[in-house]
Amino acid sequence: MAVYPESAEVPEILYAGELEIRPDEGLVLATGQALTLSVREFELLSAMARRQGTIVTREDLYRTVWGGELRHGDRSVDVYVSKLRSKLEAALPDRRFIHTHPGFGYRFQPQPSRNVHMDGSGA
Amino acid sequence: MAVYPESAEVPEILYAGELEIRPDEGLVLATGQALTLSVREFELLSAMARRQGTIVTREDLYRTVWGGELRHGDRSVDVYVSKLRSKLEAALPDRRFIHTHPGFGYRFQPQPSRNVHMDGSGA
DNA sequence: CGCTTTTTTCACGGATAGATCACGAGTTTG
DNA sequence: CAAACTCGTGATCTATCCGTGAAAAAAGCG
Repeated sequence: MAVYPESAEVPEILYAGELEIRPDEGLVLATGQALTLSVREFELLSAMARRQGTIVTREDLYRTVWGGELRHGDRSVDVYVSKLRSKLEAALPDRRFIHTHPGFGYRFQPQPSRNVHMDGSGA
Repeated sequence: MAVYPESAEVPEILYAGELEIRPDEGLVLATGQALTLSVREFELLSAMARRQGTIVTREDLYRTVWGGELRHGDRSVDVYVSKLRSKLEAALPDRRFIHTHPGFGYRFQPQPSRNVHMDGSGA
């Protein structure tokens, strides 16, 4: 199948929590199960995952995923972040990936949003 | 290994105790964990951290973060120092960063928790 | 101490920024 | 050709930010 040029590119695979992203393949696995993402959703996820742990501005994301400059008032990034969150949460309810930093941008990082702490009150 | 072109600035990173501040990115890490600060909070923290160990006046901080002159009776700096302290303490309860010097201003410096001040109260 | 000055914190309202929904046009698929 | 899907926009709703005024607390001082 895939034959890599002399520069010997290794297939890129990104990991984040129980997520596995294969940018070359267009595939995302959540705990081994494949997610169905649209092209935009996938590109956005890949772009964020490549910069895990850092804050990325909307302008930056738009340039990377859409190409060209983000026009003032364009909400595309926000909307696709929302769609992405929705699908990620459906797949992995107990984990948050995309964090908003108001005034700065978004940060992608798997975080145990609120791990069920064991209180003694349980029946 | 990132190599920066001549024209590019080396990313500024400030350290203070278990705090890591990345002014260019808008990111603050406390023991590796990201804090969520507002723009003002972040700018104020950066401004103080750049002058670690020195006393900085309110006028000075206002000029740097807000721009323009601090008007008589304006308590913005105090209020944002308070907000900042609150978030820092939530993240790092055992460490004090912002110290008040009444009549002079504020000093930013990480101080060990085992701050057993030697007063003469002993028997 | 008791009083004055300085600092800290809270609560509020207007402003800004972000999240989400619904829709229409365009595409893809079968 | 029809059904299903994608994409981006506009509109609405929600969350967060920011600076102010005032009360509470702390510090300074005689």
